Parts: sequence; structure tokens; C-alpha cells
Amino acid sequence: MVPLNNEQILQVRDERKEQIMRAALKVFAERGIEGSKISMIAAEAGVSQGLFYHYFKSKDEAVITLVQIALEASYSATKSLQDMPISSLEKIRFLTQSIIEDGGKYYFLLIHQARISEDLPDQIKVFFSQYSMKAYVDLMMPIFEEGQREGVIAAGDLEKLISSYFSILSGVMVVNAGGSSLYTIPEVEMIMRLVTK
Amino acid sequence: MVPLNNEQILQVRDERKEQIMRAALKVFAERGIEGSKISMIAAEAGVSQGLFYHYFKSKDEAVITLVQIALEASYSATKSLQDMPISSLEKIRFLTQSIIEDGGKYYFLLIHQARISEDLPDQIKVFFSQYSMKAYVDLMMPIFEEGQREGVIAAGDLEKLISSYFSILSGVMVVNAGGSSLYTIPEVEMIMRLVTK
Amino acid sequence: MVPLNNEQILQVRDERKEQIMRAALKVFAERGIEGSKISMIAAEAGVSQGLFYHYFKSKDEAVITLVQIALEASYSATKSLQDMPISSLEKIRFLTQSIIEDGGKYYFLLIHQARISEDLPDQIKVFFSQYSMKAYVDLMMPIFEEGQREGVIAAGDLEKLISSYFSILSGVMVVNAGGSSLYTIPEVEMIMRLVTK
Amino acid sequence: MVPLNNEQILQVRDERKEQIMRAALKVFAERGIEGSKISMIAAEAGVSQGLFYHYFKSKDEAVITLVQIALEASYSATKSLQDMPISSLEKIRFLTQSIIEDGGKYYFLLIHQARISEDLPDQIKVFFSQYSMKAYVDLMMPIFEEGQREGVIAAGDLEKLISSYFSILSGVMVVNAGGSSLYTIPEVEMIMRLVTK
DNA sequence: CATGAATGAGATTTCATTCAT
DNA sequence: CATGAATGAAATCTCATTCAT
Repeated sequence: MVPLNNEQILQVRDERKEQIMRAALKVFAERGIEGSKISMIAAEAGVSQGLFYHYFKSKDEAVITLVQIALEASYSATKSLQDMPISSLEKIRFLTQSIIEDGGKYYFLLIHQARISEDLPDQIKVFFSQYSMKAYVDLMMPIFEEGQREGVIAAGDLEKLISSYFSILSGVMVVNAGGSSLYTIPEVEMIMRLVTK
Repeated sequence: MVPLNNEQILQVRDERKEQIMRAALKVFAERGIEGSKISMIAAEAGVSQGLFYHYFKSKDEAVITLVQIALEASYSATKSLQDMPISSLEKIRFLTQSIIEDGGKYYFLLIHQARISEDLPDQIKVFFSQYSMKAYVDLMMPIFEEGQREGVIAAGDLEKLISSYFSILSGVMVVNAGGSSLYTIPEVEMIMRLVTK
Repeated sequence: MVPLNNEQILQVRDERKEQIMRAALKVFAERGIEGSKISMIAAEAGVSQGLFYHYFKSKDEAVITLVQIALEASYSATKSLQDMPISSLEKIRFLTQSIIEDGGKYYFLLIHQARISEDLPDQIKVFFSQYSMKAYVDLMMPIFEEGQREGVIAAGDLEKLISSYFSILSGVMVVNAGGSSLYTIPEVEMIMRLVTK
Repeated sequence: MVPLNNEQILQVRDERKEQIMRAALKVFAERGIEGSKISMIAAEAGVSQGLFYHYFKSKDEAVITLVQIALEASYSATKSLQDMPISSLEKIRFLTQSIIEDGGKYYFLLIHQARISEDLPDQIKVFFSQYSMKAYVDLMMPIFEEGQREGVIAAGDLEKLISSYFSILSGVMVVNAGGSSLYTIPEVEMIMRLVTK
């Protein structure tokens, strides 16, 4: 199973709603939340503006829905590492590869966009406190600790190491989204050098 | 000399214009370009909305001006490494530290914002083609090559390595701008692990 | 058929757009282009300001559209004289009467307003070069030449005579538009004295 | 003496004020009253915006002053015909020529602009009632009556004839102002055909 | 469900006017 | 007198949202 996969995550019951959500995610990621107009999302989805409001009460609601999905998906993908019958290093490599190679780049960008939009509704701030960096660090801590014991993970403060690892991965995904040709997504092994040895 | 320093770079002749530019840079970085309203910038600068238009023909012009400054500053800061009387590894460490520790984080965010705003004027696209990743790679190539010869830089395709290095640094700065407490700026030595050995 | 008739010319497919165009024409003519605020046009048409922008990209576009219609209408009205089975003198009298008695006065005023608005887009300058005085003179030249041969049109340089005739008619319509009671529209026979004998 | 002469009429005591008035007249005529920005007038006069307000309390005051001058000048120029020792026909020809050949074209345009600007102060409406068409007709009536008695002026309702004569002259001046090359100023003899025989 | 015309609140921009220098 | 930076009210324009069809 590949975590963070757009195709599967957006498998909403309603075909039409899924179509609009996919369009919204793409447009939000490419143009920013404020830069995304309902008309653009409707055009991307090939439907009328009115239909957008049949499925979402407001633009904010669409953002909240997508951010929630993105956060839950990335969290549960991370969580699912625990039960995999592979070494700790392999788990980290698998997560890294999943994030980098997946269509999930839109999610990272959307989360980033949502974070800098200070006037989003309070509801979304609740999500961000629930899915804080600490939550991810806690999930990864046992894995990294095992890696340190095995001597394959760099020594030092693991909390700092893990949150740096996620920050770097998020950052790389953010700047590479939007089809920009300016930046380069590093290879998995390069990212691994950040945390190993 | 510390490259990418806001304080020095914005040393515009006109006190007032500088004040507005500094406010604009902060607001653009914190709220995104479309999320930034002229009223916010004026309030941040402590001036009237009208005065903004005394110094800038339009919001777009302000964005263009700031992006141009940001690109030129980061390019010349990178270029200035050449003449430093230190080892190649020290040059890379110095650049890494300059980027991470400096107030330049606003610039990375602004450049990122500008990149994803597809409907900015053509003028800005010219800047992006001038200051492409290749331009930065070309500047760093001799330094990395020397490092490889000395055996301190990781073996492999240098073009890929250098552009990955910049992508990661940019990404980290982008996600950490805006005062977010979600992400963590990695330590310099962690970034250095990316390129060394 | 009466040329230059507002009622027929504005027969746009879209009822609503026609309603706004008619309002715009009236307001432009009565208050000048810069003196006309979108709020006035919307109020005159009985719609919201926003709806104006549903049908026109900008105020300029509305001006351009109306000027184009005005120019095309007056040109084709003039051109249609050619095929009328009446004497040359009757043709001139018919044109004179059509211009004076018709609702077309708004058009003359609008064209005049547009001419003196130097900062209208280039697009409108193209229209003015296409529908120059020379174009009208060329249309009328054969008719006036026939009149001269018949001895009913004043002798002398016909190019000068015809363009003066149009200038006077335009001028009279311009100063009489806007419901002013200052000026007087001359009778057709008085205008005819300008060109006959 | 040539009536309606800009050069002499604007002979204000203050050189600087005259300079600004001349600029204002030109800009008002060329761009319309609402289309004329104080910045344009200041630039045309080669002074600062602030100085405009040293000499005029407001834009409206400048318009009122210029319109008053224009109305008074054209009225007294017409009135001065009475005392000329020439025939009635010569008086009409002289007036016609004065209007056409003089720099006074800006005045006609300004008066026209002022007339269609419905939201000008009440003060200006007083002028227009004082210098109505009737006032001019009254001045010319004795001259035209004499011409009719001498058999050189066309028969018919003189009030209608005279006001049409002025309307046509005003109209021609209006559409020809602003440096437009579209229209043609008729020759004096052509205008004379309107009223003679 | 689906459309897109219509609205109105809010954003960008302009500009007459003021005022410190 | 003279300047032009500074202001704020009003204009143009945008767009999320509603609603009749």
C-alpha cells in the first residue's frame, strides 16, 4: 500500500464531489488558497460554479475538508509503518520514498498554504494542533530509537533529528509542487544521508 | 559580511519607500501574495493606503521589485563565495549557515510565492529565467568539484547534488517562514551531511 | 428605413446586455466618459454594479464596444445611400434629415467624447483610423460629384465641402446632445444651404 | 482687435496664475473636465500640484473662473460688433471669422464640457442662465434685421436663424478642438451661405 | 442535480486636497 | 511662494455566494 495516494484517498462516494475535490486540491496547491477562485476550481473540474456550492457550503469548507484529509492521510500513512515487518532503516526509507514518489505533493503544499493563511476558520487550527509536528515525532521516535541502537541512525537529539527530517521532506515537496522546474526533488538516498550514519 | 541580510539589502535611498518595502516583504511572506491586502501592508508600515501607490504603481510592481531584489541578493551572495580565502567545504558551510541563520527566510518564501502565482506579469518570468537553478549550480560547481577532488564531497552527479542541496535549503526556509512553530530548521551540520563524505 | 437608430442598432442578442449598453450610451453621452461612473450606468440600467462587469471586462471595453457600434452604424447608414433610387440632392437631404431627426445624437456625442479621451486603449484608435473622415468623404464623393454636374451643389473643392458638411453636422449633434436647451438644431433646409447652389 | 483671444483675455496680473489658467484651459478642453487631473494641469503649466491650490481654492473654482471668462469674452466680443463702422453682412462675416480663426476654440470646448458636467456647482448654472442663447440672439437681432432689410440675409424666422448660426459655429469649434484631425473647420464663406441670400 | 446570471461586500486603485518643510 | 509627500474618500474592479430557472 502506498500512503498519501490521491487516487485512493479521494475515493469519495460521490463521483461528482470527488471530481470537484480533486480539482480544488490541484488549484489550491498550484495557486495558493487565496489565489484560487471558485471559478478556477469549477473550470478545472469542468462543472459550473453553482455546483461547487451544491457540494461545499463555502470555499472555507472545501479547504478544511481537504486539509483534514491530507493531515489524516499523512498521519495514518506514518502510523502504518509500525506494523511493517521490515527493519527501522527500511521503514524510514519506505516513508521517504512514499512521500517523494507519490502524488501527495499537492497535500504538502495545501497544508503549507493553509498554515500561512492566518484568517482561515478556527476549525482548521484545531486540526493543526491535533496533527502537530510532535504527533509525527512521537510516531517515528521508536523507529529512530531502534535505528540508533542498531548504529544506522545518526547520533544526537532524536526529537530535533526527526522534526528536521519532516521539515526537509515537507519543504522539498512544497517547493517542487506546482510543476516548477526550478527545483529538484532529491533522490531517496540523499535524503537518507541526512539521518543515517 | 553576511549575505541575504534584509537590513542591508533594503537600504533604498528613500526612507519611506524602504519602510513600505520592508512591510510588504513581511506581509507577503506571512500571508502569501494574494492573501496580502494593500491595507495590511499600509497598516504594517504605518502609512495610508494611498501612500503605497505613491511609491509603487501597483501591487504587482511591489512584488516584482521585491522578487528582483531577493533574486539578485541571493545570487550575489552565492557568487561572493568564490573570492573567500577558505576551503571549499567551508564555503558550503558558510553559505548554508548564512541562509539558515539570516533574516533571508522572507526572501525564499517570497520567491516561492511568486513562482506559484502564475498570473504575475511576464516581467517576473524573465527574472526567473535569468536566475534559474542552473545559474546557481554553475556558481557552485567549481566549489563542489574542488571538494570532490579533496574527497570531502560525496561522489556522484554534481549537478543533481547541488540542485538538490538548494532545493532542500529553499524548502526548509519556505516552510519555516511565517513564524510557524510546526516545522524545525535543521542544524547546519545536518544539512552538511547531505553533501559530504 | 431610418439609419443610426438606437432602437435597432442595439438589438444585441442578450436582453440584459442590451439594457446595460443602452444605459451606458445614455450616461456616457450625458455626462461624458470620465464623468460617467459605473454606479450611474448600473443605476440607469436598474442592475447591480457587479452585473456590469459580468457583461463588460471594464469600463473601457464598454466604451470601445459602443464606439465601434456607433462608427459602424453611421458608416453603413451613409453607405446605404448609394443604392437609393433618388437624386443626389435627395440623398444628401435624406442623410441630413436622418442624422438630425434620429436618436443617433448620442452616438455623435460618444464618438466625440471618445476622440478627446486620449488615454483610451489603442484598440479604439484603430477604429478611428478605419472610420476616418476620408472614409465618409469617399462614400459621398460620387453623390456630390453628380450633384455638381447637375448644378445643384456648390462649386469648389468637394473634399473640403463634404468634410465641412460632416463636421458641421457632427458639431451640431454634439452640442445639442445632453438635453441642453442652449443650442438649436438647425432645420434641414438650412443645412442644405451650406452645400447647394 | 480680435475677440476671444486667449493671449489677451488671460492677461491676469499674476504671471504665475496666468500660466496655470492657460494650462488648465488647454487640459480641460483637450481631456474634458473630469478627465483633467490636477496633476495634468500642473505638469502642463510646469509647476507643482501644490501651487495650483495656492491660486485656486479647488478644481471647481478653476473651472468656474475659466467658464466665466469664456462666456464674458464671447459675449463682449459679440457685443462689440454694434459699434463697428461696417455693414451688417460684414459684421456677421467678421464675427464668423473671429470665432473660426481665433484661438478661442478652447473656450467653446470648455463651455461645452461645463454644460454636460451636471454636477458642477450651482454658481456655474447662474452663468449659463445669464449668458443664454437668447442673450446672444438679442445682440445679433438688430444686425440680422438690418441685413434682411438690405436683402442680403435669408428670409424667415430670425430667432431660429441666429440661434442655428451660433449652434453650428459652436459645434464646429467643439468638434475641431483637441487637435483632432478627423474634422474640418469650414471656410468662412461656407458658413456665410447659411445665413445669406 | 445543474447552470450561470445576479448580487454585494470588499479589494485595488485613483486623485482632489492638505500640509509640513 | 513653492514643493511634493501624505491622506482619505470615492471610483473601478473582483469574487464568494445566492438564486431563479
